Amino acid sequence: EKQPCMPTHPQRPLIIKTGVQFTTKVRLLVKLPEVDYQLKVKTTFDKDLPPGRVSRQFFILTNNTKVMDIEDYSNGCLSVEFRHLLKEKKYINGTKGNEGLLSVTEELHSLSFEACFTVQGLTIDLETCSLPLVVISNVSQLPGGWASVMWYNLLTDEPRNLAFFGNPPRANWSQLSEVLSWQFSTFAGRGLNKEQLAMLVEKLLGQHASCGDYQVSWSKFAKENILGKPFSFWMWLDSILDLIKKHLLPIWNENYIMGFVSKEMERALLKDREPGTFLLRFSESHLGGITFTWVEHNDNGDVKFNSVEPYTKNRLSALPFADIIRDYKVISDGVVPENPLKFLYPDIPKDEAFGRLYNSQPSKVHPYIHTTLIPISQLRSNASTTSPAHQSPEPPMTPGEFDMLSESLCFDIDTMSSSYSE
Amino acid sequence: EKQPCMPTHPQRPLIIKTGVQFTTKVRLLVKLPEVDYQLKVKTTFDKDLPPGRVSRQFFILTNNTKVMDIEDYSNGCLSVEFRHLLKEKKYINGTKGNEGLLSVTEELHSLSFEACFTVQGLTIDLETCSLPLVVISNVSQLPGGWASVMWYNLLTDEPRNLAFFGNPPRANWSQLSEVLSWQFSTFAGRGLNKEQLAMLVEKLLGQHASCGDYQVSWSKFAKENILGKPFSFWMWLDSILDLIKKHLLPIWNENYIMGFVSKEMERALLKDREPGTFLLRFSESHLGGITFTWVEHNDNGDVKFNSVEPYTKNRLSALPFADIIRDYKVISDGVVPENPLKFLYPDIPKDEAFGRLYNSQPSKVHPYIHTTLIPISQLRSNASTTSPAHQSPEPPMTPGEFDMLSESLCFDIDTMSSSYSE
DNA sequence: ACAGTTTCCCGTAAATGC
DNA sequence: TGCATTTACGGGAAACTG
Repeated sequence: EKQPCMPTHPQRPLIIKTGVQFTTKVRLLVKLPEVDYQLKVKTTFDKDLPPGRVSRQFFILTNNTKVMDIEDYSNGCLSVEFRHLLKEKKYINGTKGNEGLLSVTEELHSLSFEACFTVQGLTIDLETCSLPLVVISNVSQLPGGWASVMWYNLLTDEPRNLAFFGNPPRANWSQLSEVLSWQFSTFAGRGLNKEQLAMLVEKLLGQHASCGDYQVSWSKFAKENILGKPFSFWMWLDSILDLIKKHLLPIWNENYIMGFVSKEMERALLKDREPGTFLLRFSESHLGGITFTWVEHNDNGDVKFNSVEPYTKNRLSALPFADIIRDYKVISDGVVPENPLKFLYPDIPKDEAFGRLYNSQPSKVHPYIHTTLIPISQLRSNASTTSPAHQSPEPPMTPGEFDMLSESLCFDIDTMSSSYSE
Repeated sequence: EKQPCMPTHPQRPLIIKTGVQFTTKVRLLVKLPEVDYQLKVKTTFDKDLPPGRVSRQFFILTNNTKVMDIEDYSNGCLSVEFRHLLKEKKYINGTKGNEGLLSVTEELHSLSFEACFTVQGLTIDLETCSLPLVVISNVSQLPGGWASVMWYNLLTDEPRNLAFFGNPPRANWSQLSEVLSWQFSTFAGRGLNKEQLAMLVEKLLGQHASCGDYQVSWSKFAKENILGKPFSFWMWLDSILDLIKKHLLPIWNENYIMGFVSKEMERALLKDREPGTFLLRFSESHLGGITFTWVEHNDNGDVKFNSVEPYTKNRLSALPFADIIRDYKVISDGVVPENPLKFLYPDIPKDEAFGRLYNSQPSKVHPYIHTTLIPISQLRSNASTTSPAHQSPEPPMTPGEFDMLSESLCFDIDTMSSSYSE
């Protein structure tokens, strides 16, 4: 009879952070005969939840009662909007309730709205309740909370199954992949294509999974860490979503980021391409990182692949990614710096793709010379592998220049030897 | 009889931020005969301040009463430590008190501590009061608040003259300069030398001031903006203090930052030096910026000075300053990048001075090539001034390379023409 | 010792007040 | 309208707590 909705965290509804205001709106969907008294709505958090069902208890700090008013809209519905603040109850006599079983982002809560009025001798109680809510105390818990909201909405139509995560069902990949693509189209502006989703399901379930509609467990999706990594699948994916939102929006939306490609696939795609062809791929080893890989040919004609250390949000806020692509240079044994990135896979000339996205960085500080940051890697060419590492070749730079560059770049055998080569 | 002290904001006592906890400690300096009851201390904010004297009123949100206890120390003194939180009283019936006359950081407040006890039939009231306090609501007000605390402590011995800023006295430069130098030695580790202080007094009072002990008004120090700038003298100085604390500590403490030098003095110092001699100077036009200026000789033998656009904390957190000095390069009309910084004034080879401070930036991300950011400026040499600006000279780089650099660096006639030349 | 969780609070941005 | 001041809250780090 009433319909509540609650925008809370921007773009991630149904997640409430303690100590941060959120709004709720309750609308009366039936038209009442004119009444001469006011209709009061009272909000209660976790109203008829038996204690012990949740491990944490919260209360609404702000005013929880408000009078309904006629909406400006034509239909003349009654509605009321609350601005609320949630706080955790401390010292619940002795021990907490449901300890240990669920993590805080799996613990579901609810907001109840009640009103009571008498009309023509009849007393009518109205009550409605929100969809399940997740309560967090720090934004660092937002990805986990959002995983829960997604899983819940994907897998049940029940309006209020607060015990959902006691035994969460599995999801079919066909459904889940749609939800994941949605995350990207809703929050970043472009969804995921078939190839990208294929890489994701392989990552989630292993290589055999790419054909057939496999099921994904809640644990695999958001709880267990990826093998050998200190984060779960969703944590990893959401860190990328965040990176796109904050630093890669236009590049992502132009579809210039292949992003989700296995290293094997990457090599297969690049190996027959023009030298200097590169593609952009998200880091699988670190949260929220993007790297580029380009293909080259050795002197003996072998194909060689290079990838830079992934750029994370810290680095990207120092220098936008398009500018990194424009300016990136490799110094190889004292040879003049060169940008190895020529064609975005399959064969788009770099500037044609990224030209419009370059940042001209105009400087307005007048008595000074403007400075740009340029990302440079030092790469020792294969040809000189036989010469001692500390030998200083005669460079086509001034010797001082070469020394300066040499000392400014850290040269690491392990780093170099790991350039893929086949 | 009791001695209160209050560490609040780290290293800036006597400034309290609303909504942020602060601690106070009260110590009983007389030894009492053994008493069998407890000695309660009550804290009051702005206890006997007639309303209207201050424009804002505050109250202590936390528990304001606590029992004194014997300190662990040998002397067996009674003491008590409070952990307090201050909040502003809202809606003080109608209008605020002392409106408009003083800014919030000039408004002085106080904390009072009271205790009452009876011993051998005598009732004794104890009361003590803090030094004047400044209450702020955002860290952005901290510099202003600290200016007030400094001025108060410099110019009065009164323990509690809350009307001090109604008519603040002037300070002798000899006293003030000592306090300013103190700020640097206390918070950064090295004070200011005679030359640096001379530049400061000239900035504060004009050129004539350098001889004699002039007086500085509170307004000149912290209230009025520097002529043509949107900030006061102290705001400017404190922004530099902050920059040093966060990004330049070792370089400052090694005395490698001349810092406070007028542009005239800078040129006078550099003009007879070896080309490539540079010095580090704080920006006078922008808050919290540092730049380097180096000397060169033109083809015709004229001395020429160049300064880079100042580095601010944002840029320095992307790349530490020592690394900037190590890696900085200038591209001049397609000539191979070169680092123009050779000798720290007067004649210390750059690497000798900064070598220990360079950041080796080891990369631990193995399958990847490490990348360094390198700050580069494009400088068009004087020799080509006669040729059209858009002409592309034949570079000793590959043409593609040159195009890439050309487009990556924004060339601005105004910027170039302002290199000092004499 | 430790991991999950909350608290703390700076610093930027937005809102508010005057 | 503009400036001074406060509020809001993300985000990193410290503190808490079983």
